Amino acid sequence: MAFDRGLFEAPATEVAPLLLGGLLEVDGVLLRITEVEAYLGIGQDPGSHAYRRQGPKNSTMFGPPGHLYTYFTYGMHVCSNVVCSPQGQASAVLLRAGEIVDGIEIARMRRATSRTDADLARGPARLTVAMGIGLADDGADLSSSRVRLTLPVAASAFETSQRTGVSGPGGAPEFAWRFFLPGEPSVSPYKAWVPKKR
DNA sequence: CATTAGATCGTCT
DNA sequence: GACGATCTAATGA
Repeated sequence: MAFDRGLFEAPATEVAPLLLGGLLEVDGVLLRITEVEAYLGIGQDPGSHAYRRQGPKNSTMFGPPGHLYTYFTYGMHVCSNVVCSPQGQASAVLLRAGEIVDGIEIARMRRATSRTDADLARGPARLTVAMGIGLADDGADLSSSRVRLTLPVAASAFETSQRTGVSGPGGAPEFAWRFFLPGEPSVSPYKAWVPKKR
């Protein structure tokens, strides 16, 4: 299916399930998306990077839809998102997991610590490494850059849950914006957020 | 299988 | 100064 920019003009909560089963291609490595999470914009979503205001860290989220938003976190990891909603609304879909369907030798090299192929892109930071995506790809147009996204022709059957790893109110049941394909080995087990120990 | 600690740094308070 | 849309290795059952 052709890249339809209009599809990304909707809020992330609507776009997220459409991405399931979609394909992400970077330099010959192909990923089938199996798990995503939606994040909304200012004042709407306590778990979102765009909850408070636009800043250096989240400015790409406020840009045009259909572009890649990559961010650096925990002092060592990079995660990948697809920007949604009209420009300025700042919603995005976090790519949490997927199955490598082509270029798997390359992905294995990049994720040498991975013991099984299902672990290659199981988790947002792992997925980003396996695909060779970095902070330099932040803002890339997903229809014309080295990172390409194509959506499935038909929607897939999916399940939902609360979001993983989101601290505070953003992890509450009313923000059940994790979407995944049931029965996929690459989907990470749901982990409820727990307060740090003292 | 489950739980825990440590790594590591930009951003915000 | 604390914390985070995380991951890995180590330890114990």
